[in-house]
Amino acid sequence: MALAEAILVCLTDRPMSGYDLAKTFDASIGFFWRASHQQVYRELAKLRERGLVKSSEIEQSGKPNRIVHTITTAGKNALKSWSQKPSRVPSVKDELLVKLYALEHVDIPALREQLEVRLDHHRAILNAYHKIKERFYDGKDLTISEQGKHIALTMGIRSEKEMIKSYEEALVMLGQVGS
Amino acid sequence: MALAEAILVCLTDRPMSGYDLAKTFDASIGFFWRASHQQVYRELAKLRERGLVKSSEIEQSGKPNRIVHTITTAGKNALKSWSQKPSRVPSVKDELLVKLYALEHVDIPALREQLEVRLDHHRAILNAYHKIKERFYDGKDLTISEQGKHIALTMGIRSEKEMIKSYEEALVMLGQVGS
DNA sequence: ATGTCCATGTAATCCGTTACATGATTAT
DNA sequence: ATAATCATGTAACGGATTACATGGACAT
Repeated sequence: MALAEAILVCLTDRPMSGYDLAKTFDASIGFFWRASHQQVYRELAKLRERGLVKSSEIEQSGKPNRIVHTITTAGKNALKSWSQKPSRVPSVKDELLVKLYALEHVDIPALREQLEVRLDHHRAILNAYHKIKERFYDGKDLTISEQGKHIALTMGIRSEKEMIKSYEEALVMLGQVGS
Repeated sequence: MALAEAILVCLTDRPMSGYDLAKTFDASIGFFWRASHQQVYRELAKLRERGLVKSSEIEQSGKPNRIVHTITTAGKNALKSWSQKPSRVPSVKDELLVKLYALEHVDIPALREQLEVRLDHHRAILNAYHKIKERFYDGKDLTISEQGKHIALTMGIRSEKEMIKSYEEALVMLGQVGS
């Protein structure tokens, strides 16, 4: 289980509230590991029990109080030892590919439309990645931490580009089906 | 949830036992949707309750009896209407990318090794895909059903190739870190 | 008025993984 | 002998998703 570690990674950057973390899992680190706010809150409670983070409430006027979580030394050690364990291969689960695989039994116009939707999705992500790359990484002197993020981002860009080509090709091939 | 539908897709090809299905989810359709034998058995029980498959026991001597599942007309209709619903974007969860993202806090030699392991994994899959493509699809006249499988396989090949390049590039970039 | 953002969580259900369990046949 | 294959499942646990729940601030 790597949600715990992904949260710890975020907290190495700065102390954050559950809300901040939830937003982060919807962007930056969320490009590599998705999690909802419910998951984040539940996992934070467990991390606190295990002593890997400590939490303190900050008074706010006009807004609900923030509960801010900080990574502990034990938390940093946990991260290091997690990094030495083998990483699981992400398990493949893609309905669209199953539909293509089952071509004879599906509604082909509906499938084409789903492929277009998927294409738009990946184009939007690619665009977002490019902007982040230009803004934060291109032509800059990078710290080790930034170099890691840069490598991950570069891999993301490559994979998005390729998925776009791949869906475009699928649409072309679908156009030739039956002819 | 698409495990139910993935099972139905398999059963459009021919009636199968839970065991046969489990093996199928470890190969062919498993390239696009992974499932363990436990999941398959549990899901089959649900499909039977919903009337989407019917099951009949076949006597065998010397081996346990086979319980063979057949897709019903209701099952085929369920497949068609599923095919018209939007497909979810697979949710990204890759520990290796999280580790790269957290480069400053990880053990870099251990990470390099994990990248190598991942590379080998994708090379093996690419190899398997190529063999299936040559054996069943290249230079043949394909039915619609085969064309669908061919498109899915072509997408799989493209994505594996790209992942391989991507991990190779990551290793090169990792080699330059700190320098 | 309506909606979005900030900020926190609980509850129920479902899905996925790991482990347990059995037992004969066939190949090395 | 040992391991793999065929063939079926149950049980426990943990992770993920969906829905429910509250409530003020601020913008349109």
